[in-house]
Amino acid sequence: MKELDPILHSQLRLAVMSILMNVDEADFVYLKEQTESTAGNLSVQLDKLSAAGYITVTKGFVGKKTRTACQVTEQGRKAFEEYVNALKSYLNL
Amino acid sequence: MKELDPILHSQLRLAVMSILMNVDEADFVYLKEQTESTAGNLSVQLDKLSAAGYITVTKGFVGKKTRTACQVTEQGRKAFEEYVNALKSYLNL
DNA sequence: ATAAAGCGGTTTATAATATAAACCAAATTT
DNA sequence: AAATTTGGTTTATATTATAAACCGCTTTAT
Repeated sequence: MKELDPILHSQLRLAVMSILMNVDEADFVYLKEQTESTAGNLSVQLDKLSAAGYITVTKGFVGKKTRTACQVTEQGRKAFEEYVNALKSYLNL
Repeated sequence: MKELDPILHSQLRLAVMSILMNVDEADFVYLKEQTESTAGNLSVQLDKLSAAGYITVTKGFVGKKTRTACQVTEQGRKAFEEYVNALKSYLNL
């Protein structure tokens, strides 16, 4: 049985990646809304994805307000696809 | 975003369920081989699946040796299918 | 017959993970 | 200018996964 990448095998991290796979970039507030997570949890999980090299996190400003934008990296994209493949063998899809 | 049933969202428990979905029944030793898990871990995870009502665990004998057989329940089957559906929304399958 | 090794597990301790609660600085509203 | 909101981070706690230690029984070797 294939291993399931533990970085992706987490509900919130998977949800974030799932969004980022379809959307070019998304900011903290948007991800929080879509995933219905708490800010703290999201912050931690974004760090992990970032530390794994699966996403980049860019802090900037919109007017006077901070804005944290996230994008999936090529490495993240690949990892996501491999995760999907591994899962398929469990789910018989 | 749909919730992912935490009982199934665990590599080893998912692997076990995946096997049981295709096989009518499987015993402890077989599951241990197929999943390449340690006996302790498998024992704990079978208990959780059983406590959740997703599998039944039947202890018997083959000759003088004990044999622990597992089968997926109707409830387990349903939960597995719902889990697959929920996951699909994350993976865009 | 007895000690040692193996089989089929369970229980318990530990490490890792996920999650929420508490907190913080800057901006906005009252 | 005090209170509230926004956009987060840090830290503490609960949950989970995992492995290590153990247990009773059986088989094998001495």
